[in-house]
Amino acid sequence: MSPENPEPAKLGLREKKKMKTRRTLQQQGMRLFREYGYAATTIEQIAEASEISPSTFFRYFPTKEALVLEDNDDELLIESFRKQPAGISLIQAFRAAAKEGFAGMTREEQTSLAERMALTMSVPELRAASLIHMNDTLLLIAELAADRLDRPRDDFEVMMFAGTIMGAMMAVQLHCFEHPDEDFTAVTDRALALYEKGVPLGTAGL
Amino acid sequence: MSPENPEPAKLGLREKKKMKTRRTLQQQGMRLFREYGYAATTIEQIAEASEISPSTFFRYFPTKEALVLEDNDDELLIESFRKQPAGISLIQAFRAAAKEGFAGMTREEQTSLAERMALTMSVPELRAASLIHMNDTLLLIAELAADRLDRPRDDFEVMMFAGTIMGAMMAVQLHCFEHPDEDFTAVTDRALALYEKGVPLGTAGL
DNA sequence: ATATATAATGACAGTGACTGTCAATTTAAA
DNA sequence: TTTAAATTGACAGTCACTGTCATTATATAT
Repeated sequence: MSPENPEPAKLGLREKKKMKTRRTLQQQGMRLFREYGYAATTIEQIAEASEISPSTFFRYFPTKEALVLEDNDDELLIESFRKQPAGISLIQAFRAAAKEGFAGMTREEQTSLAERMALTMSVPELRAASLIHMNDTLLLIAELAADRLDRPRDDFEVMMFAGTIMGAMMAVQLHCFEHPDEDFTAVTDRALALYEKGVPLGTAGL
Repeated sequence: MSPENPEPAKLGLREKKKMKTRRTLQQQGMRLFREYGYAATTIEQIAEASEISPSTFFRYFPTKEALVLEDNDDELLIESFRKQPAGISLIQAFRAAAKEGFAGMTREEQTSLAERMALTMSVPELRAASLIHMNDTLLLIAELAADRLDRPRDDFEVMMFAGTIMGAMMAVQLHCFEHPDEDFTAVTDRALALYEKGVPLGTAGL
């Protein structure tokens, strides 16, 4: 490839402008969505507000949805998960990784995430794209878990474990959507704590 | 509403024609998808093959996706679930309901379901719509479970239970997609049996 | 500093799903 | 047979998204 930047800030003028345009598009997009609604806002309007041509929009984001959904949470999660000690169980490791992932975000990132998540839950188009992403994340978790346990990638129990986690995340999102006052990270941890105790299946009166 | 038909077959000419058109659209659609691919097949072509106008298509199906995804599995599941005796646990009841639901299908329906599911898994557009439906089903399961346990509709543990089930179903679908030789109903039961034993969380080396 | 390669952009012309309206036709009910 | 209602098709329009091409901006080599 190219000589990777060994240090962070070492970008040419080109890269810098591109990053600026990206941010502008996302900010203007979110502003317009807030103001006029997601469906009512056209890509032409976002492009105009960002002072680029409509065609250029698609060189930055493959779809209108990506403007809202793009994030690098997965990478953070992977990193955190891999760092977890071997002594603890899968769920414990996953719970800890999630906690660390959230903790590593700035206040601003957390606010943005919350707003984008709320929008995602209320726009079917976005919810669909988000769920596809969760589907992919399921496979990712299965991979991480299999590696950790030294089991094959398509181990059935491992797949079910990953499914359990993603199902929990779906339920957490729905819960948070219905209870906007509760903190997403807290609810997530609460859910994972529940699973850590092995609860919501045959025990506890269920 | 209107005087509900107390017996099955009691449809006017109108209803009969509509049902026939629906079936024709689905059959011709699936045939064209099989032959030319989902994306490559336009609604105009489906309409022409079904001998109706393109505008009429949307009076039968709200979207192109609905042509593939429409089913009444949920109703069957609800019915079966409600009939389960009170003595067994949630999972046991759910597992039994799922089993009965599958058993109640004709061979033809099972074949059709399998084909539509395979198509769904391989077309992002369809997968997205299918996942949205699963999201809704999660809420439905939560409702059923809450009723059964006499708990509030938004009980946190109940939501997590429902999430667990739907996560398992996601994992089952992915597994079946990667192992086309295995039977979907069998894999589903295998997964639920696993949960019935309370496995894939803290126990069994996970 | 100048020339040259490369990357980014904008203008343009499409495609196809989906929406809305309206008049014509078909079926059901009186 | 008349009347009301449902179904349909034709049509025009919107918008996300794709592909192509010439133009412009940036980076690199001389």
